[in-house]
Amino acid sequence: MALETQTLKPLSEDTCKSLLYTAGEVFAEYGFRAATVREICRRANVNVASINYHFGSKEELYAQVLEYSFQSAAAKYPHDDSRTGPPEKRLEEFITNFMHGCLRCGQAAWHGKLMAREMVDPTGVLPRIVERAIRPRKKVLTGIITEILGEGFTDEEVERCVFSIIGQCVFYNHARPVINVLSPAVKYDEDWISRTAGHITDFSLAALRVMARRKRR
Amino acid sequence: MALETQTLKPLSEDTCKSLLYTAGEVFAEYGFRAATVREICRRANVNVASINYHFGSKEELYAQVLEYSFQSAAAKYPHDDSRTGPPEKRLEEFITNFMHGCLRCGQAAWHGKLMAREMVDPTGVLPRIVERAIRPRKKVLTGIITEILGEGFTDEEVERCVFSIIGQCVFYNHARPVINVLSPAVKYDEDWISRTAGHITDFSLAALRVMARRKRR
Amino acid sequence: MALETQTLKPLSEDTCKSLLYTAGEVFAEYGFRAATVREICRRANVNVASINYHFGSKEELYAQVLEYSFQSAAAKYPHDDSRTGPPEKRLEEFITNFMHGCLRCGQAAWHGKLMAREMVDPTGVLPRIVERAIRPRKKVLTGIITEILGEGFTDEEVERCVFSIIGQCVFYNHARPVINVLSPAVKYDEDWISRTAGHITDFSLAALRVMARRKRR
Amino acid sequence: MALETQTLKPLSEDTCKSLLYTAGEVFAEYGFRAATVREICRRANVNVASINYHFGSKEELYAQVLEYSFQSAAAKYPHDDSRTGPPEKRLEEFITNFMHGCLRCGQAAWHGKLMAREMVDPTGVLPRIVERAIRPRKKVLTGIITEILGEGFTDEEVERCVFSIIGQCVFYNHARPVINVLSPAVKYDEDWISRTAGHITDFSLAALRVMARRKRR
DNA sequence: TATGAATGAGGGTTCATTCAT
DNA sequence: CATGAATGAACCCTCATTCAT
Repeated sequence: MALETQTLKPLSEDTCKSLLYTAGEVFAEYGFRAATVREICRRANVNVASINYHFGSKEELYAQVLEYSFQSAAAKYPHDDSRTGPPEKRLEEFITNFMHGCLRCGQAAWHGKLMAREMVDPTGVLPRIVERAIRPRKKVLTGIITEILGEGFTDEEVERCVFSIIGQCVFYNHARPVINVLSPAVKYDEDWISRTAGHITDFSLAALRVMARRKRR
Repeated sequence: MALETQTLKPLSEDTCKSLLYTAGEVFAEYGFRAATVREICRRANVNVASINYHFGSKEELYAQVLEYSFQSAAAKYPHDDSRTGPPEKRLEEFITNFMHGCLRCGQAAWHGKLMAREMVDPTGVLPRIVERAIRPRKKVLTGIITEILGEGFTDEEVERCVFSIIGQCVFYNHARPVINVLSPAVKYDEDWISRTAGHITDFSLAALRVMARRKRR
Repeated sequence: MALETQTLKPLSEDTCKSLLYTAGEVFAEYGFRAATVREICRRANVNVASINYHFGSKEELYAQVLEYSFQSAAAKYPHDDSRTGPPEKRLEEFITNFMHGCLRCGQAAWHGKLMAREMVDPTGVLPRIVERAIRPRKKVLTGIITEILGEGFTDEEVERCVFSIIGQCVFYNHARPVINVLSPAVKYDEDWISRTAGHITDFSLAALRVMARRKRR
Repeated sequence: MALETQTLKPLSEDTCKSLLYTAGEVFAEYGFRAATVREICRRANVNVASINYHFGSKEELYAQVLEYSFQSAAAKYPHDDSRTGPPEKRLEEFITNFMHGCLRCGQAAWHGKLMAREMVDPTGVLPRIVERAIRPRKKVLTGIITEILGEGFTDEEVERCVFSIIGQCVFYNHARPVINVLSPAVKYDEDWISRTAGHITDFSLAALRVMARRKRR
């Protein structure tokens, strides 16, 4: 019985992990303000004072949740520039990976939601996230696009193309509630994500190729 | 009639307008939940009970702020379906108007912020906004794109193109804080908005034309 | 049109009467605290400032409503001692009149409710009401009962009988909400009131006669 | 078990009991609406948030106060149907217990006031109270009266007798402020309550017996 | 004389945080 | 180490009342 009690009531480390994960869910669901420590602790089956005990405050918990979130995302979808092969193929992989990373459901479905919230309503954590998670990815995508476009484009022009592609992807994440109202049929399942990534790839590749061709003339 | 209205309730209208505008600022700055009626009333130099007197509740004030925001944006950058002319020209106008409406600075600069917040963290007002402001615009854009693409496309395919274009536009609004960190040079002024709208138009028209040509074969 | 406006917006006196009557309804329905001046003015179709303008305050309005209420009740069901005839007959009349006065429905249904509220939650007006409306009636009933009981009873004994009879009557007024839950079939219409008054008369007369017989032995 | 409960949450229980008792006083004094949680907490020397912490809402506190009040009254003056003996004796016991329960002074003197308020100005709790406390008592009294009356009476006739008896009892509770003005000599002490209960018993028994005798003929 | 917009005090409730245990 | 009862500030909202018109 004593042992069982120990298993039921996890050690400090487990409590922290559990809180971190549960808080991610709740913050993603309700946002930082609307999420309550009581709800987080209730779902994590820990005492309401645990958050202040382990993390000091609700805000610090939120910061650590974001940190954990993008570390975990980076671990799952690494963005190394070393890949070889035709840039068109790599663009397709990038878009597919990106969209699955943003919109994936099931476990850790809240990473994308947290990111979207943080972008619209940034806290002090945003700059760190940009440098460690976003800028490296942008660099990879910029490389791919530069390869497709060929020479003769300014940095600004390339960046606009990068934003055009990223914008198409994150739209489904940012505007999810609106899309749910506009087109309730959209289901956001694995298959739909793949097909949508395919469309974005086709759309963007077509545009990039036209731009490249024009410049060459 | 205008005079009569002014004589009938001059103070009330001023207070209402003042509250509406101030509330727009505060809601944009803090979000619906975090914004407090006290702060709004303090900035508007009115009593804390004024909001409930004039609008019934914080939520109804928020709804009317969004309504006002949309009407104001639509009045400044109208987009009606009755326009004639080549669809490419109309697409350019749509994108330019849309981006100026979202990102415009100066007076009512908070329109875009409000929309971004509402999309990511929707309140009960979202369905109303979708039906009254978003769905009509989507219909206009769908018409233009259908004309460009020609026949042979499913509704789903057309909708994906619509979302690709809208996604490029709203990205600059949603991800504004991120872009500010990524590329601090971007200034979001009138000229920059026009040039960016131009890029999105070129990018999208290129893609659409390729898709149209492929289908015709 | 000007004349019509005058008829629509009644003169000061009419406004007062209207407020008095409407306030009686609302106070009876909700109680002094729960009743709001806005609701009263809304029902009376007058400005919300009218109550303070005509009566000075909500409390003073309430006092005048009570005054008006028991004056009106006294006018409708006079309690003069001069009636002749057998005391049993006069007891029956008293009980019937009393119950109809308390429970009568339709116009002025709120007199009884107001009284019940004032008894349980007395304001400063209660003593005046007791002296001018209740004590005279009690004196009449005491006279009837004394006649039925005959000699040999202390004032305290007679008063207990008075309270036994009044208690039976006002119970249906005071406990109305409870009775509605206990026995929803009870309808409180004119016929039911008459039959209930009949029962109370029979019940009480039987008791009084037994008491009188015992004492005579 | 009792010890364990005490060790588990000693403070909570004290605070709850204290709140329950203080709330009873304040609710009796001002009524549910007019009583404020701030006043209750001030008198109980606890934080203003305690009521919502321990009871969830002002209304639930009120419900539990009524519950507690009834249980306490029932515990002190029990009236169960299992008693044997002549119905006349049981009627006397019922009336005596009922009146002591309603009018008892000293500790929990507010029980009667609470009941009177709830009957005249019912809250949402009334149905609960009726089913759990009032209807069972009514059933007991109905049984006693049926036994005294004998056969041949309709349910409606019996119910009228029940209400005649209860009406006599609760009158002293409901009309207490009026009686204080009418007959300031009445002191509502234990002795007076007993003698008044005796009168009501005599008065009612006499009436019931006459009714029974008439029917038998 | 009468209005209705505006007021400010106070209502119940929520919540992150604290502290004795 | 961990708990959960208790806290107090702040929340939105209601309301009788006031005052310029």
